[in-house]
Amino acid sequence: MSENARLPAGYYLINFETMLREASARYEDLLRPEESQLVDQFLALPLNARRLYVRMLMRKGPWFREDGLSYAEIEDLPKSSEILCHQGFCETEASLTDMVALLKRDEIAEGLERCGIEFPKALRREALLQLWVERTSADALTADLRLRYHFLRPLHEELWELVSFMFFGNSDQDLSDFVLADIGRIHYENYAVDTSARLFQTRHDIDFLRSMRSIREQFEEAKLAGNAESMGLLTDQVLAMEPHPGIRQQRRYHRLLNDVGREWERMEDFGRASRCYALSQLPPARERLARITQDPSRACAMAIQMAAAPLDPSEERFARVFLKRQGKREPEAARWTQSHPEAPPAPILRFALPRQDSVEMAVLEAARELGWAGFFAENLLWNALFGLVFWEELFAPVPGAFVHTFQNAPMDIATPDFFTRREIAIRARLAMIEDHAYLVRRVLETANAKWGVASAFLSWRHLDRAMLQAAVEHVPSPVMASILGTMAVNPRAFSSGFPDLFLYKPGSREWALWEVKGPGDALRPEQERWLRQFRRLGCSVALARVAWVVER
DNA sequence: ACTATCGCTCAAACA
DNA sequence: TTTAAAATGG
DNA sequence: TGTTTGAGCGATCCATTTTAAA
Ligand SMILES: [Mn+2]
Ligand SMILES: [Mn+2]
Repeated sequence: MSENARLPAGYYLINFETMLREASARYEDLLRPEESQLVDQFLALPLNARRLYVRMLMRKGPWFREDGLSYAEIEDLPKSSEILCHQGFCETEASLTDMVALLKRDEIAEGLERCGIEFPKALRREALLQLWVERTSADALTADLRLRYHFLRPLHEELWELVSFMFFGNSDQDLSDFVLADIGRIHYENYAVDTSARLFQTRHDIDFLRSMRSIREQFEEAKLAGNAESMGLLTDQVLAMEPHPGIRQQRRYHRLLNDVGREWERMEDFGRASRCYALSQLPPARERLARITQDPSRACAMAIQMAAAPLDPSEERFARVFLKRQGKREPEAARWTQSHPEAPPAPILRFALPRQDSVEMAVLEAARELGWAGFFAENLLWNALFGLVFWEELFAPVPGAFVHTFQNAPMDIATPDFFTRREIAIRARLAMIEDHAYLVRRVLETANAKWGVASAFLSWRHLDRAMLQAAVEHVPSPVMASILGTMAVNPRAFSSGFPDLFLYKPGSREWALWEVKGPGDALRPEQERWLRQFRRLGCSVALARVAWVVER
């Protein structure tokens, strides 16, 4: 579809009802009777009432003033508003707080004048409002505002959130995705949608995820209010939860445990923090647990265990640094450090450069003076190569992988299933790119054919064809196969930490990867991880350390 | 997966 | 009147 | 002095309208 395509009148209602229809068809049995009934009742409302209702749902709200709602395609808005209220889809009795929140600064000033209250002209909205509330009785103010304006608020918003969650499979996308696709802002791949697959088998699958979100919000609220008691109750609730077998549910749960634990750690309640971390199987739970453990020899034992089977590069890094530090006092730690010597991940190149906005661009310029050509590549380049080489595998019609038309990756992209369910195809593709001519063709042709099509691995806006071409021509096939093969096992986890600069010598096979570090910056564990892998593969890698010099 | 993430910067603690 | 942030809507 | 650690920041579709604050 082309940019600036005209949308049909009431497009938002069409989209809303499409979402409603598809979600309730797929998950009919997961809706409660009263929810299904509300859906039917909504669909039976007159067109203008449905339009007005959805217009409000799309806006921030939750309260509106009827005089602030005006749409060319909705005739007789007051009548629609009345129908909505009468049918139980809207309420009108706003609290004083909700009402005054909808008053503009000048309207508050007018109100003060009406009440004969003197005020300095330059007072800000907040101050004016405070003055009005202080000098008027709440009852009088409420009565005055009710008389002067009609307030309106759509009800049952939670139901539509549930429906949207069912439709998209997440709470991050919403109806604006329909619009972005229709006007051509985003082009989604034309994959086959699986109409029978279900992301959720039971209502509990959904409610568990929704409760994770709700508890997180409540905890955050209690934290901001400084309400330690409420935080404690929520924590007990989280700790007592029955584990859910779903992979996604577990990840959300462990994530919540980590964040809650971290907050107790900040508040120096290490007992509560430990209980949270002990239940979590997601980094950095083990690291936090080792850090707050009082007994140093137990902490070292934990670190040694972590080093033996790290869940991610941060665990590996932590264990090494921690054991090295404990080595003075703990003989076990000293023994481990001695038997696990580490080579530096990359040779260091030192630069003294005049200060610039971007330290990476400064080094890129310095490299150009040394005869290099190159790009600020970082994750962008390698993710793009991954997304292009495996384009067909990523969008392959694996059962359940695609459940609606607004996806930039299969649903299982962040799970171990992604690799296992496509292993044969992925291995076949890796074998094919061992042929360097095929690799070059594959990447450049796919880029041309798919330029602009939404993929989680491609930032077309920032991608540079010249960079792709240079990379694909200089990186040897076995290196490419090793890197992309590693990424394929867990594309999300391995999508970051790539070196800043991709460099090459024009007209030669020579190429290099440099990670740039300004003063005070240090290698992050994932960055070290990739540097070591590239180095193991025989690539030229370097750590470019920059010191700023005063230019004179 | 934009109450999420990644990478940079800064400052304090640490060795 | 100007500027910037927030909200809106295609 | 250099390194480690934790916290904080920016940047996301984008053109136009509304609102607040000078
Ligand atoms: Mn970087
Ligand atoms: Mn860097």
